Parts: sequence; C-alpha cells; structure tokens
Amino acid sequence: MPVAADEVPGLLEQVRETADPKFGDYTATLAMPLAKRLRVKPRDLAEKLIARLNDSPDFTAVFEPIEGPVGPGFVNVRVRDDALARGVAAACGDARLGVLPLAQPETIVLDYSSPNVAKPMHVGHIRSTVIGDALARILRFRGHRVITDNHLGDWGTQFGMILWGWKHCREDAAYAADPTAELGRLYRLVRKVVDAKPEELAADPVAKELAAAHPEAGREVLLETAKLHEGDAENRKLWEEFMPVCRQEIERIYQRLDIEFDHTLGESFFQPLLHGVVEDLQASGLARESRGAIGVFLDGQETPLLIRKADGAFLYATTDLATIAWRAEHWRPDRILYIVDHRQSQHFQQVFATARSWGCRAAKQLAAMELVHIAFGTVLGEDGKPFKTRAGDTVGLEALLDEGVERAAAIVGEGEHARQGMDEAQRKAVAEAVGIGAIKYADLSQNRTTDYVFSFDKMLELKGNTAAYMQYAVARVEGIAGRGGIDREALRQQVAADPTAVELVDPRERRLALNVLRLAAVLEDVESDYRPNVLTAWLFELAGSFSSFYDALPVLKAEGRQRTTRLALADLTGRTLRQGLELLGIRVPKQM
RNA sequence: GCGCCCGUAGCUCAGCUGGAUAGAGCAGCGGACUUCUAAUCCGCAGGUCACAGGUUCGAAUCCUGUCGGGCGUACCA
Repeated sequence: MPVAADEVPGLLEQVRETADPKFGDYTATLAMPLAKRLRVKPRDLAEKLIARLNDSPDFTAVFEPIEGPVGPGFVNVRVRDDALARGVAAACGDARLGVLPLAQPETIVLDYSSPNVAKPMHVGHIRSTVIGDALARILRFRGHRVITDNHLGDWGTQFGMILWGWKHCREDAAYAADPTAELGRLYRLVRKVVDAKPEELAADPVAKELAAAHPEAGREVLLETAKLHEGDAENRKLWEEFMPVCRQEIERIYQRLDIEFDHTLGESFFQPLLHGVVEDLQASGLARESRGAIGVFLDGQETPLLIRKADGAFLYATTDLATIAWRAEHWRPDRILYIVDHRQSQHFQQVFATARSWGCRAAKQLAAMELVHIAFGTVLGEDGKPFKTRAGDTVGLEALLDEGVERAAAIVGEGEHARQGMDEAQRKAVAEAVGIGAIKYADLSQNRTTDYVFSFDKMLELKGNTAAYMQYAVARVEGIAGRGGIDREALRQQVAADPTAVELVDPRERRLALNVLRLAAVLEDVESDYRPNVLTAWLFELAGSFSSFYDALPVLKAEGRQRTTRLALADLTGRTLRQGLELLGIRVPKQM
C-alpha cells in the first residue's frame, strides 16, 4: 500500500472511541480518505485491511476478529475481554497507573499567576493560577522537565501609588497592626484618586477630598515610580521594606490553594537587563525611535511594540523580552508557556516575533524555542459582565475562597449518616477540599478559550460535573476498602501476579475498565492543546461509569473471582480518580 | 477602520486536526434507599448547532459572505 511513513501518525489519528457501544470499542475511519486517494472503493480497501488485521497475531491477541466493514467503510474493533482484564491487572500493579513516562521529555517553562504585589489578588488571577498549576502538574507527571516561574509584578506603577500614598496619607498605627491591610488600603485609595471615574470618586469622600487637595497626584505617582526605578534611596528603601510584606500576603493564598513555584523571579529581577535589551534591539536594527519613544516595528503590524517610553521608562514588553532571553540562556527550555488572558494575545504575538528574530547572545536557543501563549477568557459575573461586587469593586480572591469553603461547610454539616461520625477537624478539612476544589474545578472544566460565568450555586451544586462528584466517588471506594477490611496493597500484588484473577463479565464492569485505562491517552490530549477540561471531562465520565457500577453491582458481597475483579476495579478507579484530581491541584479527602 | 475570539437545549456549557441518531449538568416530569456513603443511580421530555452559500461519500467542525456579541488596537500591565 503506497503510504509514506510520515503519513502514518495522521492515519492513526483516525482511530477513535466509538459513539455507540453497538459499533464496538474503537473505530477506524481511515479507509474512506485513503481509498479516495488510491482510487479504489472504500469498502474494498477496508476488507483488505480487515483481512490483514485478522491475520496478525499482535492484533488478535488484543482484539476480537473483525467481521467486516460497516457503512461506507468503518472498521470497528472490540477489545477482547481477557485482554482488557490483563490491562486492568497490569494497571493495578503499577504505581503510575499504566502511564509510561515519555520517551523524549522536554524542558518546559511555565509562566503563570504573576500577580502584582501590593495589589490584593482578585478573581482575575484565579484562572491563570489554577490553569497554570494544573498544566504544570500534568506535564511533570507525563515526564517532562518542568520549571514553574511566577513572574511577579513587583516593579510597576502600583508601587508609585503606594509610595505616594505612604508619603501623603498613611496611618502608622494601622501599618504597625497589619502592614498588608494598610498597604492594600493605600493602593486602593490612591488608585481612586489617580484614575477613578467621577461617579466612583463621588461615592468615596476620603478619596474625593484627597483628589481635590492634590490635583497633580497622577503625575506625582509617576514621578515616585520613576524615582524608584532610578535608584532613589528613600523609595528603594521603602520598596525593600514593603516587598516581604506583600510577598507574605500572596504566599498565604498560594498555600491555601496548594500552589508552589520553582522560581519567583519578578520584574525587578530583570530590571538591570532592560537597558541592554533596548540597546541591543536598536543596534540590530529591529527597534528604532519614533515620536520620542523606541519601538520594534514588525511587518504586518499596525502598531509597534514599544520598549521604551518617551520619558525614558521601560515597559512590560521590555521586561518580557529580557525575561525570555534570560530563560533561554539559563534554562535552555524547549518550550515556554505563558498562561495569560486572551486580551494580551497581540502583545505576545509581537513579543514572540521580536524574540525569534532577535540576534542576542541566546539567539540560537531563542530561534529553536517554542513560545506559546495559552490564552483564556474573562471571568464574568452571573449578569454576564466582568465579575464585580455589588459596589463595583473587583472581588478579592481570598474572600472568594472563604465563601466557597463556608458554603461547602454548610453542606458537609447536613445529611448523610456517614458524615455524622466525623469530628470537627475532619469536617473542616472536607469543607476546605470541597469548597476550594469546587472553585478550581469549575474553572478547569470550562474550555479555557471562552469567558466563564462564575457561580457558586452552580459549582457547589455537588451534583453533575463538579469536583465533589469525583471526590465522592473516591470516598465510596475508600468506604468499600474500609468496611471490607481490604488490604489494598496485597490486592494489587495479587492481581498483578495473576491477571486471570480479573474477569470482566457485566457490561458495567467492562465499561468501567475501558474508561479507567484511558488516563495516558487523555493526558496526551491535554498536552496537545493545553486544555485541562479534556481531563475533567474524562474524570466525569469515569466517575459516572463507576457510580453506575457501584449502584448496580455489589462488591464486598460478591464471591470468588467476581469479588476480586470488582475490588480491583474499585481500587484502580479510586486511585485513578485521585491521581486525576491531584493533577488538577484538587485535594481528595478519604471520607466525606 | 484593522486584528483576535465567540454565537450549540429554557439556563450554564462540552463536542471544533470532518465521521455513524449533536452530548452533559442544572431546571422540569417519572421511578429506585431492610442491601458496600441516595453528595447517588435508572428513565422521559427538550436543539433548523446565528444565517446564507461552498468543498466532501459525509460538515456543529473546513472555506467565503452576512448578522449579532466580546476583546484588543503607541508610550498601563
């Protein structure tokens, strides 16, 4: 058959799960396009293909013999029950649940979260943080060398605001009592003074008065920022004093979200390099002066990428370029992934294009590196507008987490008798896992490219496609093991050593087995489009097939091989669901 | 103006490198707890996939156009 070797992967892509079990487990659609090119009838081609497959011992070891093509030329296959059982047994005995580490791992840098210090974290940060963390965990689990870096905004105008506020309206007592809160207050106050709309200002007498007393506040704030950047001793000292306070505040939220970074190299870290970036780009002819500023003019771009303002200050494009070069030089990654909202897509397009053609020290590395902007949509309120409080402020991230946990706690408190035995500490841990899990899961289960409507009522429904549904399924597995006094480790060793101990009879056992063995394929799909929702969709399916299984088929009361089979399936499903949720950064309580 | 993204069930969304009757959840209706956690399960009902063309054996998916929405578009990040 004249098919070029490099076409094979594409053809194999045309094997997928069937839409309906009556067509078998998998279907291949490759006969139709291939037949067209070879100018033969699709069904004839499919017939030949089937004959060869049926003759191949490798094929028949795993699949039932194929009877013939269906419809225009579909080739439908069904996995042999004994082969499926062997797969379950093998996964049971494997710490990685049957997922082989990648043969060719890459070094991948992930850039996500990146809050501005000194500004309270708000809903706007949740998507980048949660999606980035999940992708980092998934890529790492697959076997890649992952480097996570939190590119903190620690050098921008917001510090000018805080410095100005510090000098004009600080309250020392408040700062002594709670520095974070006072700095937060100063930031919010000065931001209003500087760029609030008239109606917003009217609603805040303190800010209004301050604005009236300092009509030049906006300019003065920029001046404070500029002084900091120029190395002014007083501002620099204050910056050094404020930074740990701000970092601590952010760290507390990350701890609650179970998020850790390998590095936190903020904008300030790259600040000494910025001058060189501009000189370099000018020298290479990529950047030139225009209207007093310096920008990179790219073909097909209406506007330049500005790297230095007319007043001499650098911009975030400058920092981004410096950062890319630094990472290329020091980490030599194959890929850098930026998990940043979709509004910055043009910015990244320009930054990436500039970096690729930039002839700096790391030029070779830069040219070979894959730079990816992983964009996501805006978080909206239930009114379909950007998520704000009733007063019109952005919603603080911490308050959001509190509310999620609080609502979850109310639900944990009521209902099922099994929960009545839990002590206070357990309930609290469950509420935290369910509440935070719900918030993370709601975000991750949405296709990241679209805007998403934030609704506690929906995410804490605790039915349907929510974190709690999966957590509950795991708790049920734990319940079986606990109630039955099962030594799970021994069970795993037993079935791994003797796969014939597993025998799939009931269609629900079969469906569960087919589903639970898909983890590796699903993670591969997640990586190909950087979409965690592929993982959540599968977890939901898996938990669903487990719930049906659990509901209809007794496990502990079964006997002999049937009992072993069901125990093995339950154990494997529990572990797999737990692993999947952990890859999303979601905690899984043993009991709930 | 130009560029990017998006219009799928009453609501919130999957599905988008073309595949068989378009899927979930919620809401609605009807069933299932003396039996391993009912935060569950089983069933019913509900859609001209914005619209119009085109490519194809086959289109929610690819191409073109129209309408509607969001975002971005020179010195914020």
